[in-house]
Amino acid sequence: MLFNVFRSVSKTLNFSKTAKEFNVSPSTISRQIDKLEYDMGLKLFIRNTKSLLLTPEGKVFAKEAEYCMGRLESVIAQLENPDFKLAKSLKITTFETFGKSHVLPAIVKLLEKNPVMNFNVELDNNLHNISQKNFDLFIRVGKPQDSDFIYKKLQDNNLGIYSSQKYLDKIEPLNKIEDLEGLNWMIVGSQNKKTDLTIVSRKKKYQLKVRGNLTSSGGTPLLEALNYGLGVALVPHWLIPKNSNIVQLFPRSTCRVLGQNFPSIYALYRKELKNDVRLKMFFEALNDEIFR
Amino acid sequence: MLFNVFRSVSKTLNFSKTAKEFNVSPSTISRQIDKLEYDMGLKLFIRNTKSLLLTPEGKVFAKEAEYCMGRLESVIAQLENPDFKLAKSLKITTFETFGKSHVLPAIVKLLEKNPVMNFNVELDNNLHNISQKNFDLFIRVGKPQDSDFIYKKLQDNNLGIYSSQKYLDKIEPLNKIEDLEGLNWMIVGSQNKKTDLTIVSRKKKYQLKVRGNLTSSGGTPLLEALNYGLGVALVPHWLIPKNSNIVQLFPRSTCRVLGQNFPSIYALYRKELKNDVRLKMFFEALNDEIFR
DNA sequence: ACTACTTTTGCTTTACACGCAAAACAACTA
DNA sequence: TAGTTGTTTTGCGTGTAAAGCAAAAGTAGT
Repeated sequence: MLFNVFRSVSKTLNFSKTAKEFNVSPSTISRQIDKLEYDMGLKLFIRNTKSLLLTPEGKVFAKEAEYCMGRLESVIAQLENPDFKLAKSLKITTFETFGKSHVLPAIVKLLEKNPVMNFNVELDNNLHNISQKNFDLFIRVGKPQDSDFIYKKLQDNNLGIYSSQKYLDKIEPLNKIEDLEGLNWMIVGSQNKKTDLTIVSRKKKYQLKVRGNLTSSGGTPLLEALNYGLGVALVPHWLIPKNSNIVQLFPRSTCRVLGQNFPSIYALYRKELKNDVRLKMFFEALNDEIFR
Repeated sequence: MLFNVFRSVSKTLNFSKTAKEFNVSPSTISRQIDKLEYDMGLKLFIRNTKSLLLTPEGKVFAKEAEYCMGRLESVIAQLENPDFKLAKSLKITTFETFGKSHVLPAIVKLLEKNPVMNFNVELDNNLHNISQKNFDLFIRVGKPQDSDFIYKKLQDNNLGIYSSQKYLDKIEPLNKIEDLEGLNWMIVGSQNKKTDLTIVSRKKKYQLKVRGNLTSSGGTPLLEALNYGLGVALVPHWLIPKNSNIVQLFPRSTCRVLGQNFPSIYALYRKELKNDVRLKMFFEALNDEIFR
């Protein structure tokens, strides 16, 4: 095809070489370039019998053509290759909360649109030694160090203070940040002593010592408890379902827990899957879910 | 061309309509799709005489083809269009420091590679009423509100504390952040009274009151003064040239000036230039400069 | 001026992409 | 069941656009 011979010529800068590549005669290439230039109404090459170089327009177009044709090529290659066939199951593992709130909805919508696709999803909060596990995609908290994998940031993991209306009705009205100190706090982690919170609101910084009667390393118990109106919780924004009756308190403030990190959420996959169509489609669907 | 008829068919889902679009007979289209499917070794459509729909692979490929062909098309259109000709001068205005440190180097490199291109650059620190000015691209501090323009964030404008070795040799060694308070500070802005700095280092927050004998709304005077070893300055990181003898003090801290904002640096251009090849090339070169 | 490597051109041949027209097909009507 | 209407498909003949070949022409080096 025309674009492809242009692509080749723009790299080899030699009609004869390209001719061999396409198993045709050099004259054919010469005439194909003629035609392309005629069709586009542009000079793409400065040619004489001894040298061949791209015009500025040619350079620009070569870059575009290289990118676009390469992309198409790799998609075609994948659609042809049984290993990447759309219908081949894509194995995904994720921690439970994010799986339930984002991954599964994304997959469901993808499957609705493309019934031929196929997923295998495992929800697992305690995954270790991922390099030995047979999954195509791992979704974890924190940037990995394992260099066998490509990683891609999916989502920030910033915290907010949340509570359901139910609980708010039970307690005194909250006017200032200090009022938070007396409440029943549900905390991510496993500590049972008092917890130090740092809350920054409108450039002022508050150090709160809070206590509560429920902790968990996973988000679901806290979410449940929030729904039941058991107290307030410091949880990632993404954990809270849209249209729930859980509201954020002091939404203009930012919060941290002393001695605890909440790194972003990352997706990990092996280098071989870099251009995998199924993966690409999944990420798109997931993004829709995240920015919905 | 083959991909383009596929593109059309995948949208119309009707051979006859596509045939009209390309001024050929329906049978031709039918055979072209045959050929495409044969070449690719894939079924792209589920066809019978009364209905036509994409296979899952067809859907995936349609999306890719739509994107890639569209991109190529728009580049070709531009290279053909005299209004966008590469050689047509691209008029850029930027404030002085960023112009000198990033824009000009980017342009120089671009012109070396593409001598046919042409730029007009104005360095101007006090540009107002941009919508009436005849420029293709404006580079400004702060997000614009003018909806006639597309804007694109170029670079953060975070601050660091800098000084040259020359000055450091003159003063007592700096051990803790409080030591900064006695130094000669050169500040962005026009205030001559004492300035309130907020410095956050390793989660601790310091409020410093500092004074000095040089202020400027532009960065160049401060940079000069830094080079001469006149004092320390709170300036954006990008202002400091690579390989200069100016070093950052307390590099792990973040700084703010009370009552002053340092919004990011943005590029603005009219909607008409959205896909302009020259602009695209310029942004690429500028990015290379920024992340060098 | 000769060599070695191109690209270009002229010429011949062929294949293949085209349109036409008929046929097949699917869905709807009566 | 047959007729109508909108397709797509198929068979076939045609013309033209593309291929190769071989000679020519261009460029550079020795």
